[in-house]
Amino acid sequence: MDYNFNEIEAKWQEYWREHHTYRCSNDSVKPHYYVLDMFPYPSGAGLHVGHPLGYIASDIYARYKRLRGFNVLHPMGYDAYGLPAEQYAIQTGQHPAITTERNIARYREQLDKIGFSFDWEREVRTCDPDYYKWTQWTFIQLFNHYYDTELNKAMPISRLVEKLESGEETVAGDKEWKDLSEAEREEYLMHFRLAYLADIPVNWCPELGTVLANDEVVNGLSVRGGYPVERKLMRQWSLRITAYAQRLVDGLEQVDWTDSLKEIQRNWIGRSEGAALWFPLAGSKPTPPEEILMGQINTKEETSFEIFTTRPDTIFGVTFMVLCPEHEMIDQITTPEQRAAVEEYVTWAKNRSERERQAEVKKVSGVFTGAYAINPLTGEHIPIWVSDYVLAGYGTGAIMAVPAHDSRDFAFARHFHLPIRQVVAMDPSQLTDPSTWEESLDSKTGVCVNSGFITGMKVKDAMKAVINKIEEMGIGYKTVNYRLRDAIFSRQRYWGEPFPVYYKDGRPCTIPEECLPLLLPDVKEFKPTATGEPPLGHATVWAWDEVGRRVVENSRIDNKTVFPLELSTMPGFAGSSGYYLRYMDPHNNEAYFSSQAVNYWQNVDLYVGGAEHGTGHLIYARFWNKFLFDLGLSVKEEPFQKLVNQGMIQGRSNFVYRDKENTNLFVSKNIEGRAERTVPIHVDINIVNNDILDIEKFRQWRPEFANAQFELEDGKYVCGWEIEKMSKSMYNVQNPDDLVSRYGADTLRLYEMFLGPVEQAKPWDTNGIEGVFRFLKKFWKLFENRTEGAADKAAMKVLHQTIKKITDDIERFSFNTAVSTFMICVNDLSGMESVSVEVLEKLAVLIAPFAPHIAEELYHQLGHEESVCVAEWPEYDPQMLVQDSFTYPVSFNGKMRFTLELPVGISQEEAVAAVKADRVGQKWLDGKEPKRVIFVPNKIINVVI
RNA sequence: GCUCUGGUGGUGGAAUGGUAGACACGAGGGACUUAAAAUCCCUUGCCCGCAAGGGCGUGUGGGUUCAAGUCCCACCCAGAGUACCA
Repeated sequence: MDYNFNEIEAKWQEYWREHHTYRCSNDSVKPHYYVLDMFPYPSGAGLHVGHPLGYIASDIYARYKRLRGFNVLHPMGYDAYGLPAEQYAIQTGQHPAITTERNIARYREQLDKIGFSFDWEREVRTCDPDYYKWTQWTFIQLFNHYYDTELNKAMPISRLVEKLESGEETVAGDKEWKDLSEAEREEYLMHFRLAYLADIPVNWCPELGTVLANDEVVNGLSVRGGYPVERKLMRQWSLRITAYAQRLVDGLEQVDWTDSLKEIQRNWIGRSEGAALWFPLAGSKPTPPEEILMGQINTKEETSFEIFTTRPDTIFGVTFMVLCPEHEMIDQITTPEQRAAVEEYVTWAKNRSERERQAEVKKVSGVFTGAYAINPLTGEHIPIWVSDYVLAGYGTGAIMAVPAHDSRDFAFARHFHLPIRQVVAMDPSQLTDPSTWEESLDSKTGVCVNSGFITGMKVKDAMKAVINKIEEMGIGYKTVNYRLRDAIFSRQRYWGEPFPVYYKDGRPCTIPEECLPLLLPDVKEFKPTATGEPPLGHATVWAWDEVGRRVVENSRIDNKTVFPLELSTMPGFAGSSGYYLRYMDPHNNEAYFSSQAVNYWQNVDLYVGGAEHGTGHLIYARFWNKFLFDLGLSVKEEPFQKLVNQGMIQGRSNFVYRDKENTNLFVSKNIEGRAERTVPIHVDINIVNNDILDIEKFRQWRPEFANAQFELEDGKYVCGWEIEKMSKSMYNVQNPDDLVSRYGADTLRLYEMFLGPVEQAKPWDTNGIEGVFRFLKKFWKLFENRTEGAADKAAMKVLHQTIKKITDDIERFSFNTAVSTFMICVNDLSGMESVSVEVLEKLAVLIAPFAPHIAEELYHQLGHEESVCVAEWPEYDPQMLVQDSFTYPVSFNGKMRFTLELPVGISQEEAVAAVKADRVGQKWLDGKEPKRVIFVPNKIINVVI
């Protein structure tokens, strides 16, 4: 009987479904193990071969863990809210719920064909009200909590209110809590809530009609769609993720992730230590330097401003100050003579798009305000400038500029001919004139010069000395700044979770938790309204009735008991931030997940997904989890213990070469002079086999090629190739379904693993798939040629070597070498007369994680009634691997010359004697006595002469 | 610019300081077949040589070591991330 993969795969997929083979229980005496894939966004294009790569790897590991006796949680679901479905809805009028449903069905079909061991009974969809109920619930908790910097955790906002009422905590500013109006109190609390509403500069994308988070913008363009993004001040919901910045940095120590991903996260969080420092403004009457040095500085905002620096040691080198164009003091300090110029500059700078600004980073621009600040350590007057190289969102939006030791300040000083003063030197005895420098000296090593009381100190010591000094003077303090910004949480879109929020006199209130979920309303149109409101502005039943505790018609809004609901929806990362917890207990209607479930599963043991989520999802999910941890819901501070990034599968494009003159003529790749006279054109990889073009299919491919002429080589048309992104426009997309129908799912699974290390980016190339397919056919044949008799020694040895290697390889996620090991094993066994059932049934179990269908079929053919999925993983017997002899490589001066088979357990003396006795050994010794011999038992003999 | 990852045959890759190129593809040759497909066998890093054998060889240049693809230093190249972050 031939290996009929179609029949076998359909049969066992049906069996697994019927028998709920992959159903997993929360109640087990077995040890638990949680293997999770990053759930996909179900796009209209369906899966291509790149998507399943990680799923196959995690599936192998999940199946392996089950065979090792673990209760394995291995779920799958859909990140179903998102922009593409909505863009499609705007274009076609199709409701995103319908297209999403359709896309999910297609994904499911494709995933099922590959034979994954997901427990589909735990499926989670972010757009499902039973799920987003808990996303909304978490939002309410975030709204009702603040970050207590003393306890270092989130605490109920009611606690803060109590403290304010009791006077334990005081309100910043002149007023006291009891004197504040209701509205002022609410406004004040907004500065503490972990989900808060604020006027902040946001990334506004006019094309998409929405704001975007920082990680959704790259180079001033939206990640989705590539549309331009501008800065705009808008009132938006944000999550105070910055409160967790330090814990997000610290947590990286506890997890088993790659160094590169940890580094990406550290860079994104961007922790930097330095000092905050007040610079007083020079008034009409400059403060006498003695008074400044005595710390008599007014740190009131009208007369001074705060800067942040990582280089307090360079304070003696400050020659100007710079404010960002958004800085609130500009208006106040600008002198009448400079006012026109400053206003012009600020207007210009604010109206620049993010893209323009970033594209012209090298261009220096700025304007002098006419005002001066006083250097608190020297008493010097320092001009204050405005420039957009200082960013509003980082630090305090104001800097002290030290052009000699900061490359940006240096460029600015050169452009505007401002003085440059050296205060750090690598060698203080060899100072050069800074006006001759070509670049600044940014190094944090070296010694201070021209720096008052810190002159002669090393930079590191000087930093501490200056911080001590300013703290003593009461004009500054040591502090830490983060590059990480709070996450903007509003989207002016339809297809997302509605906020459980309504507005009373413009103040946000959350709807009662018992009333969740707040369902996404129906709308007629998915575009913004005529008045520029988000799509939910089209909803006619979108008001909250406080008395009836339900959503009612907008017409009933009276702002007494019926109020308007929030019109924005939540971003994509809302639903994907806590989904891994929901899988633990997906049908719970009373809670996000039960404490029993989370106490059993704890956190994700193995998370597999792309590194492109390093600055987005993986930060948000860690934040979300930490918040739930503070609430006592999740039980581990870090959600994902081990994380494996699967590498991107790149496309391998094929090209035909069209003659420049005769555009109907195509020249084969290796014909002389081809490069000069032709242009390469992408050709569909599905009509190319091993770089040979199928000419007939090419003529049918597109009408303009129907009468194509060819210049062939050896009767064939050879195509060129290149590695590019896998994309429709390059005709290099490989659909897994085609391969499954041609070779079967088991071949596809093995081949994707065989391609190379999981973590490595690699081009997709079907050229090798035949080899894997051949292997499975040989594997199948091995079982046809079986014997009931006892296994012979040679076969047992091959088996146990294979068990050992496969087990090791799976443990270290080296699936490509595992596949080679199976090939070697089958090649060895195929050379034997017949193979014992005893050996074969263990092989069937070994291969089950990789190729579950063929394993299941063969396992049953051997007479087993139960699924191979519940079999026991074979243990290797070290006794079987014991060798009588070892073939030593014999080296002379480190160069391998010949091999010598010697008994194991031989001594160095015996080994040397054997080398001396050997004919080839004698030749290399050339009559000399070895100076030294390195003998490593069962490894090597190295003779030094 | 900075950070990270990588650089090994025609190709994908293997080799946890100890025989570089496992395994597979492709290519060449052969068997079976009327023929094709499928299958099987042999060869396949480069150079010299009929062969035996020898020389060279893991981006480049140094170093450590009995021994380096692997460790250290410097540089070159490619890919990814990030970018006026004070």
